[in-house]
Amino acid sequence: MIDLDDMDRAILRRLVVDATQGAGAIGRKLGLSQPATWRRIRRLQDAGVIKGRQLLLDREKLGFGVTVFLGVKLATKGRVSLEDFERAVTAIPEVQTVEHILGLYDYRLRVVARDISDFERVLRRRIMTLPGVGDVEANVLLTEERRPGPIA
Amino acid sequence: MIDLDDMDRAILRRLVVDATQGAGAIGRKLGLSQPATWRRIRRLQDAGVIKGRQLLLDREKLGFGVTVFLGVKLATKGRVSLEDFERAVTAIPEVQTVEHILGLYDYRLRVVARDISDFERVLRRRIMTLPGVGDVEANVLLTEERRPGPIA
DNA sequence: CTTGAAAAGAACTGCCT
DNA sequence: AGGCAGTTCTTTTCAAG
Repeated sequence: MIDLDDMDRAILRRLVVDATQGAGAIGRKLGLSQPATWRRIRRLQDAGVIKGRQLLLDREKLGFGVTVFLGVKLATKGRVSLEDFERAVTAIPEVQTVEHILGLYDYRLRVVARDISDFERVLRRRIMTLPGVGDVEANVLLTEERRPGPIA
Repeated sequence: MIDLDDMDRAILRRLVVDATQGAGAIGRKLGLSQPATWRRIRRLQDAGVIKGRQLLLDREKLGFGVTVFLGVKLATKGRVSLEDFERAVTAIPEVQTVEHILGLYDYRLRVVARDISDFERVLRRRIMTLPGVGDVEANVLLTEERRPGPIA
């Protein structure tokens, strides 16, 4: 865990909203010179606080109008079966996120599909055939809002 | 829905993995000139296929070691109560994602906290006091893997 | 930390195939 | 559609205060 000052936090707050901005643009808004801002961003990257920059895609415009969250309970939960499940599930292209969780279900999967019948195909041929799958619960995504989250 | 050719898809596939790369770097790998690649990326942005670039933060290194998914069932589900709930929940800084879903629960929230006792504070003072909240289910995140997802 | 300057690269434009 | 050449802007690095 790295300690950041207020300026680092201000930079992160700006960058989280729009990672397109460079050091120059952010520095101007915060009253900091371009090189100083650049060095701080560089430091945050080297420290691993900034893990990378991700492209946000509009899946609907790509023809994937359906997003479903699946809660998956494993029938057998040894170390091997967790690894087997994870290896198999990450090989399914329609699976966008694999979350190992603690609670009623063991895994939470974010699955995208072209439409409901395409989703049924993925569910029956890909998900239900995964090694060790027990109960499965599905939630269809209606709307989603992402927020910056806390920096400090 | 926009129709893309194989070159557009190849560009997106590269960009989704690492949005840091510019048009020049991607074009070189695909045997396309910098202006041609740039024009394609520009087109994808204008078409809305590319919604933006998001900074990926390591929440643990920022001191937020606990991520919890909450399934929230509303007690009353009129149009007004959905809007009231959404307005109130998006004002909580610890809430990173608000997903309106169809299924056993009405909403899924991604909540980050410093530790479990900090999470309890957020749950008791922020979440449970939200307007219209009924049942709440919690899942603690253990590990997470994000995949590029399908482009075509 | 700052400024200034130089080098490299990326973004953007116009023209031509 | 793609490539080439050129301009402008930003990024990145350096030196120096």
